[in-house]
Amino acid sequence: MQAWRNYYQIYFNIKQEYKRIKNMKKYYIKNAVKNIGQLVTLKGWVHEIRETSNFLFIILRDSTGKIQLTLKKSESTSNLVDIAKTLHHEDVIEVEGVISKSNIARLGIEMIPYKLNIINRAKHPLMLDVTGKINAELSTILDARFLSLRRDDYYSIFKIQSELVKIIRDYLYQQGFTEIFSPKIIKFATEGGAELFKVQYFDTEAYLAQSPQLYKEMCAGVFEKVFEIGQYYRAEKSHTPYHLSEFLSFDVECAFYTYNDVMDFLESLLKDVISNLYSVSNEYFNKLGVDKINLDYKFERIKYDEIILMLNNYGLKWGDDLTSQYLKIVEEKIGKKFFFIIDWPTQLKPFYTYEHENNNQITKSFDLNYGSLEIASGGERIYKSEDLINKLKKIGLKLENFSIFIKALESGSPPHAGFGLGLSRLLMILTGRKNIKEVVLFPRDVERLIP
RNA sequence: GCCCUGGUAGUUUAGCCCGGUUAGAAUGUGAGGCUGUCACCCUUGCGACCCGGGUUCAAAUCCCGGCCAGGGCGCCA
Repeated sequence: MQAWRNYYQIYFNIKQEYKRIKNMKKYYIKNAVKNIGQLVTLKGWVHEIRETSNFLFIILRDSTGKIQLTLKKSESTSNLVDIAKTLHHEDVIEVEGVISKSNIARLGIEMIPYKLNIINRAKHPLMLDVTGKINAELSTILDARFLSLRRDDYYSIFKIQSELVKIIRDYLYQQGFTEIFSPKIIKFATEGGAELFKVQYFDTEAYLAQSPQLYKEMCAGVFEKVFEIGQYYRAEKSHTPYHLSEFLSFDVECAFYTYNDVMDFLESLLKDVISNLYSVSNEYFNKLGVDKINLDYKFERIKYDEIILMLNNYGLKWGDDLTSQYLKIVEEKIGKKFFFIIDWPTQLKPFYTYEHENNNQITKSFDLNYGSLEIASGGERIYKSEDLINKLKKIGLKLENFSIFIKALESGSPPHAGFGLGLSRLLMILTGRKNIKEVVLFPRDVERLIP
């Protein structure tokens, strides 16, 4: 009989404890600090610990902020102090306590804890220092991305990225765009130029898409204004601070737009989106300590010909590509700002780009640069099938690889124009980072496939 | 793929040029102490020379190769 009673008691206790945990409201630190005098439960990570003879200070971090837990040893239960003394960086804990104002705590707010549970201990040593006191090299930061993201700076970068994408989406939806999702596994490596990744696709070979180009064009012939934000692939063995094997692209295509219309649109989109971003993500830009870029000017539209003239002392001749070394000179001359380079030579632009009616040597095309960094390129596309067929023949691409696309152009294709923008490059500019890998969560390059 | 620079505790770094030290420091981590700390502080323990070969009595140090990293170039609808 006694045994049964004990079992019942144990069951009752467990049930009560379960109920307590289930009902306990977890506060995010951002909200908790507004509840002065309230008893709240916080869950998060041990960011820092400091101890003096009479006090134990724990900086608790969650996804919304940080708060100091202040334990006065003489006024806490010995159990609580004992548990708190075993804490380490990045242990996951749950703490109940009262939020109180403090003239001494640097944040002005602290929590006086009375109950503390360790949910999961972190195993030490950690792969890097999360508090940022000891900096880590980029390669360490990437190897330990799950930890480096807990640093204020990297956390801020990816919160900014998230807001940026949201603002772009909102902006485009508001303007009547349709969001599309094109396939990333494709049959033909058709666009020439860039090397593509081969993949085994059941019994046949396929490729990873380098862009949504032909798909967004086909969709623009229906929805008129479409966009896609997605990842694309190229198998170039590039070793530069602004190329990756897997990159994030923001693509737009609009029926009945000229390339000038698209440039107008892109310019106002960037101005609206970035100024909106600055107000929404202000705290993250402050944490990064990066200057906000000025957008209070008209983006110049400089002809490729004019750039060549500008660089005529540097051994560049008409028809040469504007590689980064030349663009750096351009940046020195016109400054670190946005500008378009327009009307590129036909041989430097992809086959689907329309040439000028009165001069087939140049195209209705543009790049958007920020200083020496190219962040977008676009133009007016060939929409008449006979023009495309002639072009494909001229540059030696196989017509049969494009048969479906040609059919699409023959099925009532409107004139259209669009662009592709390197979203991570834009994020680099906004966050003042010098290597694109810093602003990509888990970057892929020639050497890196992990994590 | 080419050129330059580098690889030392978990992290960041000194030493390397001019070979022989107990390989130094910060941070971390273990123990103890300490005015409400806030990059706390103090004492003390722990923890490292990228891999392979060569030169030499002796290599973290010099030489060669490899791998990796950063920068520059090339490649790049």
